[in-house]
Amino acid sequence: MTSIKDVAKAAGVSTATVSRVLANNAPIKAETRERVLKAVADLNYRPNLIARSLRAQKSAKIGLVVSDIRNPFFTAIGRAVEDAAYEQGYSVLMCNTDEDPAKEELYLNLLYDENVAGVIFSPTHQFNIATQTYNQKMPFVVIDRAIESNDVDMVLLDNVAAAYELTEHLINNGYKNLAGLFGDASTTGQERSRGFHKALKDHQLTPIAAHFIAPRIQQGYETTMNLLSQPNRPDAIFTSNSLLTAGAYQAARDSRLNVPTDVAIVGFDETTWGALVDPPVTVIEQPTEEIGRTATELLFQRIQEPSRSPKTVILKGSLIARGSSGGK
Amino acid sequence: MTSIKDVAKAAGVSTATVSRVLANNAPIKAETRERVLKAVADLNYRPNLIARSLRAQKSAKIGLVVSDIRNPFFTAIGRAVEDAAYEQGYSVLMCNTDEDPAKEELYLNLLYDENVAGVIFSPTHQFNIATQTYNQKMPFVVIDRAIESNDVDMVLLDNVAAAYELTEHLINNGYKNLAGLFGDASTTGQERSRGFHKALKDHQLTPIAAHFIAPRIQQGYETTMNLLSQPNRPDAIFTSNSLLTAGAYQAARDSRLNVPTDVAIVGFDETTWGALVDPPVTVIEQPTEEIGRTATELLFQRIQEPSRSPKTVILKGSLIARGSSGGK
DNA sequence: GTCGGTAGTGTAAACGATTACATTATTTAT
DNA sequence: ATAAATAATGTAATCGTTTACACTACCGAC
Repeated sequence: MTSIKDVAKAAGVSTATVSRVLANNAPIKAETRERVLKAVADLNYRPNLIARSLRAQKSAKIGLVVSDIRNPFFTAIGRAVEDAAYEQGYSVLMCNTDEDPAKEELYLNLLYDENVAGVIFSPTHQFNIATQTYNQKMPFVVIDRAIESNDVDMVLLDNVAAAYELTEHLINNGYKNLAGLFGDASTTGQERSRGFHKALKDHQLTPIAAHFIAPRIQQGYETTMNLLSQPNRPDAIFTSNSLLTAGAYQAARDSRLNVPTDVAIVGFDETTWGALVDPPVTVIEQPTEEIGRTATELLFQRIQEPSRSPKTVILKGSLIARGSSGGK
Repeated sequence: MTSIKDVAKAAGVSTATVSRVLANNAPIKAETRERVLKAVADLNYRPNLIARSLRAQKSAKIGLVVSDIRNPFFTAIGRAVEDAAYEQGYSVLMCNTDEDPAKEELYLNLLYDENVAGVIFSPTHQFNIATQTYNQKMPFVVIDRAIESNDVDMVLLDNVAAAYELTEHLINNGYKNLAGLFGDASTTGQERSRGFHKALKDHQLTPIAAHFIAPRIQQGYETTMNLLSQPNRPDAIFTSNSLLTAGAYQAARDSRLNVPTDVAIVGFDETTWGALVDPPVTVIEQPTEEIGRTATELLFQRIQEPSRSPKTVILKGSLIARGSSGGK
């Protein structure tokens, strides 16, 4: 492998000079610079990132820790983060926790050991910032799920407001017997549940049911099947994430009920299939691109100025009203 | 930061001994081992992976380079690779090329510079193994898209056979005027096109149309809209990937044609929405889990034995016949 | 003309591990 | 009892960079 020594020799300078030319962080005579750059090009030299990282105690990598990359929401976030990082010359290490706190800790440690410049992550329910040893050592930005701490940057959705809007949309369209399905793995489910209940209360309605379940298609399907086979079945199903939405939608279909006249289905997150099914499904769309970008920008800000006071950015979801809640 | 020196001091041994205990690669007296492990635990020591990687010239990371993580096929692969790597104590660096050869090269270089143990990737159309400088230096396994080289490990689908089966399924169900939409960004599109044409020929049929287009929902939509508005419109649309399928499906809907009696829609890759739309869509399902696992295993084999003769594993897709091709 | 400042470069010490080589202690073989 | 082998550990070189410190050369100010 060609190292900085080879370049130095070829250019007739010291390794320090080569390093300075490449890092651009010191005055160098123009003529020397050219000689060095020529040697770099001739030898096709690329600096060893590992050595650089060891010496400089930092790297041009950031970590992204999410619960499941197969969830389209996180996929979109991942893509946005990667693009934003790429523009700054950073690359992204992506990790799945599976909502498992042990895996989460393992990956956070790993990222720390890898000398990442910072981490963007959506914590599991059990994550406790206080018990973590690295919390002071590694800049990070929390996304999607609030944690109880006011000295960490966060990028969140206004979940209560979004759920309120979605619920009110149902009510306005004539639905009165609502049931809610909420993911039990994160704070977002809880917040969305709050907005759901608040909207109902404000309209003098009581929910038929509200279940906290594992955020899986299968769970959404089974719970909805149960709900729809009861004598006092709901006329609208509110779901708090796209996997539950898919399950609920399938259940409505399999129950041979008409959507939206027999039962409405609404949920969170725009997906490939949301507009493709018939009727298309009403959702709150999260600004994934913006969430990813903002998180990345906040992270870079914190990396540059670690003492900056923490910011929480709250973004708004937007209601995409479609056929699945079109009224009776 | 606590380093190996601190541990050595605390345990009253040399750094070499600590390293040996941790790497488990030399005889150590049981009593010494315990002292060291106690010191490690007391100090909460974790080895610095960067330093280890620099010295040992290798790391416990593998790279995964795909064209777009938002494609559910690659997401599933990514997840499978990550799980398989995790079991071996490896972590995964995931990169998007966007089908851009420049980005592809950049990432391959980056991974090389990061000292990854190996790379799994789906090459862009333009990728030329011969021009790459690292081809000998870094083990890799190609997935999804064949390249013309017989000294590299590959995990592929039998695309011709799968496309043949899917096409024949259409023919058997009474469709005679088929049109094909194929992705133009990879060899898979070409291979699937071959199977498509072969099946038609074997049944004495000629295709209405066969288009190579960008593998995007939008392109699939537009092309299908065009096809369906022609006087001699096809009675079946064959698509070579799930994004095209989504576009075609939407177009059929918007053309106010009945699926499957007016027009059948079939494609590749099982998705969340495939079973959710009405009628559900007939697809060839790829064994993503198996592809990811196999690729990871091949990679580990090659890492351990770089001179092993290369293997190409060809997996079979399985036809999931559903309503969208149910006959006229 | 001397002094202080800065531009331009080199020397060598880090960074934190692994490991070749050297050394001593302990078995085992004869 | 002694040589040979092996176990157990230490010393120091090494991986490829960055960077603190030292040095020279030149410039402008007094």
